[in-house]
Amino acid sequence: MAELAGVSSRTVSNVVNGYANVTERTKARVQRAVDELGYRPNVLARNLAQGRSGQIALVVPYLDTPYFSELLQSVIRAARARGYNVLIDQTDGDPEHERAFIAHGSRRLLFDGVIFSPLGLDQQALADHDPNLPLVILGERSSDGTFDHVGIDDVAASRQATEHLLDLGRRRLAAIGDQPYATGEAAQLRTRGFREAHAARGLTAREDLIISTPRFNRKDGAQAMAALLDLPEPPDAVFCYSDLVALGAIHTLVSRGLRVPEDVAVIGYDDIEDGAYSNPTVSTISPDKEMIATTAVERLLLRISSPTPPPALELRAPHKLVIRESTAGRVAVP
Amino acid sequence: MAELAGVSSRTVSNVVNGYANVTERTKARVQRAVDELGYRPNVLARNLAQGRSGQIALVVPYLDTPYFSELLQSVIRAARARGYNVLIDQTDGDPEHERAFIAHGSRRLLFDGVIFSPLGLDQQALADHDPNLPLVILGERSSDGTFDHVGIDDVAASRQATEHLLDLGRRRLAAIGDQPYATGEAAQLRTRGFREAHAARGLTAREDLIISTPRFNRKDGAQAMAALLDLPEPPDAVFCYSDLVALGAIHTLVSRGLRVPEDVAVIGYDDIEDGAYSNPTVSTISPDKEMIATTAVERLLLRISSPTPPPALELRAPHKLVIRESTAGRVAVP
DNA sequence: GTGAAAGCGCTAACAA
DNA sequence: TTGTTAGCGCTTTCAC
Repeated sequence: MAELAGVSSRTVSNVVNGYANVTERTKARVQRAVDELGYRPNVLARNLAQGRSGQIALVVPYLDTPYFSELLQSVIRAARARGYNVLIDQTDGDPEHERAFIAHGSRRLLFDGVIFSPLGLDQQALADHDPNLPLVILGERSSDGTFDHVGIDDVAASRQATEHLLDLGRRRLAAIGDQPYATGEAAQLRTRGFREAHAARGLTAREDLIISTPRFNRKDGAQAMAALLDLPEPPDAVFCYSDLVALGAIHTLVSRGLRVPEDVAVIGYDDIEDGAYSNPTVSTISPDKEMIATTAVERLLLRISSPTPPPALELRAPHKLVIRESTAGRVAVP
Repeated sequence: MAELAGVSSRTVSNVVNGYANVTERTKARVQRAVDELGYRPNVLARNLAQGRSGQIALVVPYLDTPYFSELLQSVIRAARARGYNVLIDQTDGDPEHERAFIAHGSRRLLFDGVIFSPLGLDQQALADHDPNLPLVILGERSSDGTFDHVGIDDVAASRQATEHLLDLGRRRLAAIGDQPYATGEAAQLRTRGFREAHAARGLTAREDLIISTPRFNRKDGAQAMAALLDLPEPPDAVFCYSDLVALGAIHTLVSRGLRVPEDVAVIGYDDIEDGAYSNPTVSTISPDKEMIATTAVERLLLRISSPTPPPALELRAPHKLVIRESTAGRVAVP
């Protein structure tokens, strides 16, 4: 290849990769040859020689969920800034599909590490991953010491959301989104926050108003809200475990002629853009997605480049309560 | 490697790749060795040897735009079903970034082909792509004979949307989303449909009610709508060039105390899920996204596997008009 | 500071 | 049907 037009091969490699020991003169010579021949290093060959792919995988259950697509954006940006491409995949929460990604499979070499938001895999299945695969887990799992975990403090955030509803003077609070089974840890933490907020004020959460949903989407929210309204004593406030659920719930409320928040106050979780423009706009828990994304990427790359695995960390990104119309009511417009 | 535990190497390759000529007996022997050693073929080496990566790239301007994330989902599914991984990237509409993807660059070998939704590149810049790169363009560009193009008939769809507003008896129609410059072809086609619908009924589109926006998002929609309402004679109906724009516009209308659709009817474009749950729900043009995605993937893989480039095709996916509350009003609920 | 040569682990042309 | 062997194009150890 290019060394025909000048020197040798080791040198070309050095120049292209910007290594130290090259004379200005040789460097120029190589550069000229490169330009002349329109030479482009072959990534595939480089990957094989280096035993790395320069790619990381981002594996999430659903890509059309705004929370994930907003996160995805930041992950791509962060990875690219560090010279990595992002390979993405959606699992639909299917346990087999999820397992395939973290197991020692044939695709293993395709990515140097994985950022993974599990849904169908419980804690135990998660622990059974390829020990050589650098792994960062997103969401509400706790680390078992073999991977890093990045998330927000779900219990605290949920308590905060619930307290906000109680502060409004509401007393018949419902919660939509519980998932009382092994893979529903995320949901269970939120339910815990919901209960704790009540307990902290000497109140008791009404267990019959805690509704389970298989997913956190609009449809589930709409259906759960309908079920709540059919109760003899419907709630006067609802804590939804995602903004999508909240939007679905509001949809049901409005179409039944109820006013939000006058009749029923609603608060969501995730702070997706929809919630800032919907009618009414949706109060929510806003996790710092940018920080989650960059932290996850940074930890993963550290894991990738470390000869010995770094200690497993539990990383907490900050969150805040954002109050909008669905709890505060519409602000008068001139 | 594995042949130690049985036979040779060529054979292993054959077995692993499921080629024809292998005796059952040898196959079994190899299989046993593979299992025993936990052997996994090295993708990187295979890629180099085959000169292909088994990956396709999907390049879109924004990933947090529901239209793209919904599309992305279908693309991933279609590609995976055919044994391909999807590498994705977001360009933010930056011309340089976009150019880098279709030019003959060092990342070229990383993907075997590209599905590309351009935004910052005009027709001419698009034509200047690596001729060896299999390419499928999404959106409203016309092919120059070197790539396939998949989209819907934008002029017809826009005419249909506009006619729907005229059918409601509205006569002061506005349009939000025009982009009267080289890279705004998509928008211009919609504007053309808007005008044609008027002309077909002997009416004339009001040019002062055609508003340009840099992007197709909620914020732009909200601002444009505000500008329209500040006019001495505001419109009684609005055709928005995306559902996000429509949601933004509705946000402004509602917060100014106007009723949708009684005071102003609104129709969008794309049929994203938000529009089916918003308040009011949003009438829209619904492109067949699943078909767009699978068609794009199929054509791209055909292009990748063809020794001689197949003829460039203009592929039109179907669309339909979906009428919801933002034009039809709320349907009474018992 | 630069050159030569040995892999990286697979595929595929060519033989047998 | 199966074995041998020559690359794929780069990185990198080891001399010079």
